[in-house]
Amino acid sequence: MATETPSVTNNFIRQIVAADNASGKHGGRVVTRFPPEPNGYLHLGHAKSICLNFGIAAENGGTCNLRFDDTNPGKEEIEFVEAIKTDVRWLGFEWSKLRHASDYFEVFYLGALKLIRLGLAYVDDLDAEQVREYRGTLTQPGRPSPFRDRSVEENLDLFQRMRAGEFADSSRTMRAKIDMASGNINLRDPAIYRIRRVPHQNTGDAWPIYPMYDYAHCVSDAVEGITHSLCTLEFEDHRPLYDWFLEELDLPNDASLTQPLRDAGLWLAPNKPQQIEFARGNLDYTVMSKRKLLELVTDKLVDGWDDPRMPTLSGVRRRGFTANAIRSFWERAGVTKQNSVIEYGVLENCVREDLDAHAPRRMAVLNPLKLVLTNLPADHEETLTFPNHPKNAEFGTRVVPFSRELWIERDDFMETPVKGFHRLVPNGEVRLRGVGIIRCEEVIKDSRGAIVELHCTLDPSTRQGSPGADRKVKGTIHWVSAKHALDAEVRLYDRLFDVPDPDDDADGKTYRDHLNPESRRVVRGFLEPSLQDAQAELHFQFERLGYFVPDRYNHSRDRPVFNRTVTLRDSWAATAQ
RNA sequence: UGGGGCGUCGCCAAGUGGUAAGGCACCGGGUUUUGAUCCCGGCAUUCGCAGGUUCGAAUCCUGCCGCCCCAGCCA
Repeated sequence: MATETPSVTNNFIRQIVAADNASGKHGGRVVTRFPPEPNGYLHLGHAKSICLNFGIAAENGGTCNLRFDDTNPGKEEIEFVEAIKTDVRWLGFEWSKLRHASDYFEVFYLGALKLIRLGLAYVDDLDAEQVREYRGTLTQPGRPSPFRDRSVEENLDLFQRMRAGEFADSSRTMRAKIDMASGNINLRDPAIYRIRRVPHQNTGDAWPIYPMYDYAHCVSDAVEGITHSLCTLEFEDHRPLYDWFLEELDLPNDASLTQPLRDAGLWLAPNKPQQIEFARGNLDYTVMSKRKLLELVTDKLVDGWDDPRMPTLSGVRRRGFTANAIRSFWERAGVTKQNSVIEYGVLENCVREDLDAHAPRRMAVLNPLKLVLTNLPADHEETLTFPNHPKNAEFGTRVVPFSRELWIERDDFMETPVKGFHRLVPNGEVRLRGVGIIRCEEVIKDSRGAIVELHCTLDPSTRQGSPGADRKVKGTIHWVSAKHALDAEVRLYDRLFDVPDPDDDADGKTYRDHLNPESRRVVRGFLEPSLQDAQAELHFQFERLGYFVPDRYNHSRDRPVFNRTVTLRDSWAATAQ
């Protein structure tokens, strides 16, 4: 495969890592991680984080772990962890270590005990609503919980009993004792453990209590020796907490906390990682929030997580987008702290760029009109040899059957042409791709006046290979031999939403009101017979139409099904409209 | 009104005191048996605004303005 060397743009994270390497801050190591919660499928936004984390590690000779952030059972499922692994690999990355935050539950527990002994955490009996009242507001400080000053002994006893499963769900929480008056609300004694007596996808019913993200994430990072913990902007406010836990726990110098990992045979080199925040990647004409994607699936607004219209990795893969294109897209988009929305066209362009170089060409007619070459014998039949790629001979050639009756695209004929139209018109000439120049002699219509057939003549002196073949005509159209055509189902996909920002419901509308009714059209297509042997996920360009891929689930030799990945750029259609 | 961030071309984005990279889009022109691809050229006297420092500022200072995030026992 051609190894593209995408132009790499400098970004602030690359700079930080380079500076750390130079100063020896982390002993010259670079260890990152991609930490999804297994509560849904990965989407294009995750791909940015994946490319960033695995990319930064690779660029610096470091490693990157895949870690499932599974601290909230009930929302998380095995199906999702498997799908995530598949998608990360498909994108082209391989993790150094595969971990679950739940692998560290024992460490979290030991750490919580330590915080209690340090007088930095307490068990609170307030219920959720009371906690909210005590927390204050954005502008008013919070008040201490009446349980805030329990003794270390009482806290230890209560917390151990929480762990033993003695208390009902949500009846108590364990909280960090920080600052109820902090301007940063995350520091107003955040909960670090809650009681949830539900089975966990990885640990079963071993635990009745589960740690919160803020506590679990930093400890997980430290315990895996992560050097740079990359996350999105909304966690900026959480960084003080991230640092606070690690400072107080002091994992690198407290072997007692990490003994369970050694016992379990998990590699360990505690580190004090640095959290760095970057802006999420947003695209117009789609939605990227897990809640909305989940709703689209569960409410059957699409056909599943891997519906080709979905921005999920499994969706765009099925649609025909390539991992190459997605990686190059995020490299182009860059990494900054600015919230931004990238035009969908940029992604499509990356897809076209990759496919133009790698997809063999074929001919297919999706909106057929019969064309008869009247000066050919009724039984005329021959095979023509076509190159599979116009610029790369390594793609080889294929044979295409040619005969007297063909299918052409209805759009390639206009009885009364508009200005600028240079395809087929009555008494006009056009080149039949790979064949020669034809002239339209007669337009056949049915009783209602609808065009049903075109009678044309082929100029033998212009046949491919003969001296007259280079005669210039304004247009070239593609075709498929009617007698030999492969009948196929072709799914024409377009953007899922009809407005750039489906989240915008200023007028009371929701994203559901902006679903594009034309996002999928299914047509019957006539394909050149060589497509009979197309393998799932091998991309093709149907000349003059776009890039197509056999559907990875529904396509078969007997019942061909192709998905349109993206159209070709069409400056004619753009100017004609 | 508290805290944390961000404002460079239509959309992304380099730039880190020395006189505004690049990509996408767009507009011209060339090649072309895909109105595709490819190639060439054009496209910010100006960096949210206003002052100030400096020989010199997108880069430093001050003040405004705008946008985003935070009040889950979600991540």
